Amino acid sequence: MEKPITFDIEKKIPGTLARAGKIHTPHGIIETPAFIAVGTKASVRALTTDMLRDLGAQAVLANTYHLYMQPGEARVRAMGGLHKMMGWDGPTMTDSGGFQVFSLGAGYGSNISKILKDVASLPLLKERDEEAVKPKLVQIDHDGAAFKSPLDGSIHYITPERSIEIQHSIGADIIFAFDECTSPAETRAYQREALDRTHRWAKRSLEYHRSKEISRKQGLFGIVQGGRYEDLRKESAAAIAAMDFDGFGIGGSFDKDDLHTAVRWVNEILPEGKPRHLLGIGEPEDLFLGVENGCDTFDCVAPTRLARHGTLYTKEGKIHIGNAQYADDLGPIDAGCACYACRNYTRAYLSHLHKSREMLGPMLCSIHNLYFIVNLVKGMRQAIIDETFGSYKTDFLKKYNSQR
RNA sequence: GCGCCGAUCGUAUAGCGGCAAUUACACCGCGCUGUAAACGCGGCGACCAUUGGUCUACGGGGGUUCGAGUCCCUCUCGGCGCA
Repeated sequence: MEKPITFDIEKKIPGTLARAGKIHTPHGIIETPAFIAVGTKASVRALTTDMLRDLGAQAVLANTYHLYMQPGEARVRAMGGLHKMMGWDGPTMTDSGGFQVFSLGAGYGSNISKILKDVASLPLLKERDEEAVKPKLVQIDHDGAAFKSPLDGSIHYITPERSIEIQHSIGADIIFAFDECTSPAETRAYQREALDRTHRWAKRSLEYHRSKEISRKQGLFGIVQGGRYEDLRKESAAAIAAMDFDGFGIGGSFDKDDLHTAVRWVNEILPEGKPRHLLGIGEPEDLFLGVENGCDTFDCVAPTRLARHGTLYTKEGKIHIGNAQYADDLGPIDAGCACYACRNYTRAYLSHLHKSREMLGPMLCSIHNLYFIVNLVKGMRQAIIDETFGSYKTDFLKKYNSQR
């Protein structure tokens, strides 16, 4: 049977896990490594699909939970599915809603992100105090997760089967198994428990998917979890690798300092011939580490969210366009950048748009940031092919960190 | 000329005897990693300081009071009304 998703490796870097390749999907090819734009509600915020194409984006990742809540899977289907609905005929993915188990659960109302920057600053929950960690909008049990809609308070119970069913309605080329993304603050005991659950859910996701005809048109990726623990990560990689997924996602919480190690543990175990997506990772330094350690695709809200909030990537590091020093700066955001915003506008103008809250501000800033990240990863791909990855990385990071 | 009302941090405001004094905007800075996020947090009289302290401040001057942005008198300026 023809598989919906296939993957060719074009070139590898000896001694590392890095590779350049091509993911073939029903809506075209993703040349990897690649950064996938996040378009949660079938919209990459502030950007039209023409802008996305022009800045070089190859694919878009939308979200099952959000589209299920609004406008609802029936309407997505009525609009002809994700591609048609949003006017994007390139490759697409949908996240399963597993991230919302974390972001609307343990992460809700706290400022804990899935990346732990400073272990010491965040004492692990000694015991899982149900009151202290009680999710505000999510209740997890062995069978699935109950979400309370922030829109109208209604309760929605999502099981692995349900997540896949919704993703079938949405119709992305690549869909993900329903998993539990855990908080980095959880105890090892809880990570263990959640991991077993994620593995059971992975199996159920896969079985449900394969039972449907549509699995010929949509590829399903299984998700590796395991938090920051080596044994759990390896165990998870082995368990997920053993199932017949079309590719893999690496999810969950990481320690900023050893994200690359965690990714390596996993990718040394995952089969080489299938694509690997590092979920939710997207700062420049992390992308290099991800690529070097065998990841093919990435997605992250950082470029678009930071853009809307006024933080812009430059080759010399990030700048906040709202800072007083840019109000009279007549240079482009990033000297030498070929994006639409840099070709046509000054920092002073972007600063003005930001401060006056004009809609054009988030738009131009999003174009720039996405262009920056998408092309940074494209550069990595080219560097792998050209066998110059090492110097590409060193040169970039040296400059990027020079202002700090 | 008479009467009434008003004057508080850049702007607009709150304040009705215990106040360095509310809120919003502006201003300054920080944060954001599978989007709860065009959002959130902090600062915004001065000088010291470890919790904290000292000084100067609610149009000017005077008074009542242990204590006044708050009450009284008066002046200045502004608004409205009547002459």
